[in-house]
Amino acid sequence: MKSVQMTYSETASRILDSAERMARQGGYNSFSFREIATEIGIKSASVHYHFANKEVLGAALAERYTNRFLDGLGEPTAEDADEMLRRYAASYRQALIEDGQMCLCGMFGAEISDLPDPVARQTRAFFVRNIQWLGQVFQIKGVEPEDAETEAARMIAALEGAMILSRSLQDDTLFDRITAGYS
Amino acid sequence: MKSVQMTYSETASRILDSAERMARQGGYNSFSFREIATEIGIKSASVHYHFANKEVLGAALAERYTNRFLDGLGEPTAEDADEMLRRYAASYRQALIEDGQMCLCGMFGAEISDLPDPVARQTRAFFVRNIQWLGQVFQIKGVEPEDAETEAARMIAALEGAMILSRSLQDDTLFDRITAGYS
DNA sequence: ATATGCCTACCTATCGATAGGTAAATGAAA
DNA sequence: TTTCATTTACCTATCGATAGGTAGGCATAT
Repeated sequence: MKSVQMTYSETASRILDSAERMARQGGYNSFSFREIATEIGIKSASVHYHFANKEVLGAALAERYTNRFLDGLGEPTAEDADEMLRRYAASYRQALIEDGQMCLCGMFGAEISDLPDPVARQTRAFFVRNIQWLGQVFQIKGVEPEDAETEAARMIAALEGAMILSRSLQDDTLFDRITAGYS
Repeated sequence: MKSVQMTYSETASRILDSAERMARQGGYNSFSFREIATEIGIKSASVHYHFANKEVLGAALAERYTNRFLDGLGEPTAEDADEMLRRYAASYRQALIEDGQMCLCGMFGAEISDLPDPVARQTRAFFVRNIQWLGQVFQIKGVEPEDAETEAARMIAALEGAMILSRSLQDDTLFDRITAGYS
């Protein structure tokens, strides 16, 4: 595939880890240079050394998240489409239930009209690439090519929505019940 | 029904209108006393006269939104369940496409773990009451009582998720395609 | 005369961001 | 192999802007 994989220094990675955790709880406005710096034991000015400003950090966050997410999925293989769908749903389930966090791009997507353009673009890229990935799987399953991406978007919407409801109502079993059709 | 309908003065209503519009674009951190005040032509200190602090304002926002949303639906009637489902989906569609805004409680729900408790409680109330309302409709449709609320949650999740994807990808038709099964 | 609804004037805390500097590592040239 | 230049990765100190919030004054309407 394409996607030149960006590599980050140890410190840059820890900045991203910290920011991602905060962003996946409260969105774009919930991570700050100061709080990240305090958490990883450096000064906020040093965070700016690694990421010039907040929109650069935010975009890097979304980009790394997207790459990691798709890498975790692997390429859609030509057989066992149902198993790929199950694995796709399971990756959302793990984020919510095991990691206790929301989907970063679900958060960013909700507030996208208030985000700096570079962050919004990377957020869109997450959904575009996920729809393409899932669309291929649905085609393998036999869905008509012109319907495959709609079906893909429908499944992603269901998973993102299930995360929000399950999280809001503090009921992990709700996610499983809502998404039962995909498992 | 219950729910003593809170009434607000002219100014308080305009404060809520302004805050709601901002919150439905960027979430809880995207509305501020200063910006609301500027927009409606008073001083920020005067906003505090109507709403003592931000969590009170945020909770009032979610409460008014929930009441207005459910009032708009009316009571689930004993017949024409399919029409009620269509109207339910249409109210999300209108918010997104005609008003150009997200669901307030969808936004709050995404960031719920970072919200002050009173706001989180009202946000949960939105989902609880909506699940109950839709659950009744699904029972009318013939869904088993023990499955009705799961089915309800599944539909709400689909609608909330469809809003996020459609908004993120700036494609209004995507919402309609994703939710085609409900129209 | 008392309550309402707004004001001026301020506070503290925090935001993202910048200027200017330092110590240590690295790499090339003499 | 020592010298010099540059880069890396941080620091202190501070900036202007904005956040939520408060005390107290001043009209207007009852």
